[in-house]
Amino acid sequence: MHRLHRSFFTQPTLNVAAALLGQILVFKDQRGLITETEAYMGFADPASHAARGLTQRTAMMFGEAGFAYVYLIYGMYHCLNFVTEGIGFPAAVLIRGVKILDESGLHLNGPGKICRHFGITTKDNGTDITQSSELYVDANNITVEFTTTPRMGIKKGQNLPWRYVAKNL
DNA sequence: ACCCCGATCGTA
DNA sequence: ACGATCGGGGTT
Repeated sequence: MHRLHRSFFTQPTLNVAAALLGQILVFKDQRGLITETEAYMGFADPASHAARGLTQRTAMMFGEAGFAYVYLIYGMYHCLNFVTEGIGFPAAVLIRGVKILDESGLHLNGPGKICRHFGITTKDNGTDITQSSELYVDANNITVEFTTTPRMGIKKGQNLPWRYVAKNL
C-alpha cells in the first residue's frame, strides 16, 4: 500500500472529489474509508471561501495541491480539506464522510464529527499530506460507485451537484 | 473597534 | 427549529 502523491491531487477538483471515495484517510494511528466528499473550486463558486479572492485564510486554497486546509466553523467544529489543482487556482475537496477501519466500523457522517473523532484541528492546517507521517491518504484499489447531490449547509451554489456520496461503502 | 456570519451538530 | 461559540473579513 502506498499513499496518494501530489499528482493525484493536482487534477480537476471534481475528479479528485470522486476519486477520493474509497481511499483511506490516515491520521496518527487511525484509519478510515472516505465515503463522502465535496468540491469547492474556482473564483465563480459562491460557496467557496476563496470565491472573493486571496486572503490569509484562503491562501492555502490558492497554493500547491496535496496540502491540508483545515478551518474552524461555527466557533466549535473543524473541517478537513485537501487542496487540489495548480498554484493560483483556488480549490479543495472537503472530507464529509469516513468509515473507521476497526472492529467498531463507526461511520462518521459530517466534517465536524470526523475532525472531532480524529483530533484534527487548525494546527494541522498546511500539512503536506504527500510528506507527513501523521496525515495522509493511502491508496485503496477498489471500485466505488457514487451519486452526486448539491452540497450541504451552504446558502449559495446549491445548484452545483458537487457532493459525492459512495453507494457501496 | 465593531459587526456579521458561517462548507456544523446536538438538542428541543 | 434553534442555540452554541469564535475567528475571518469587511466596514467605520
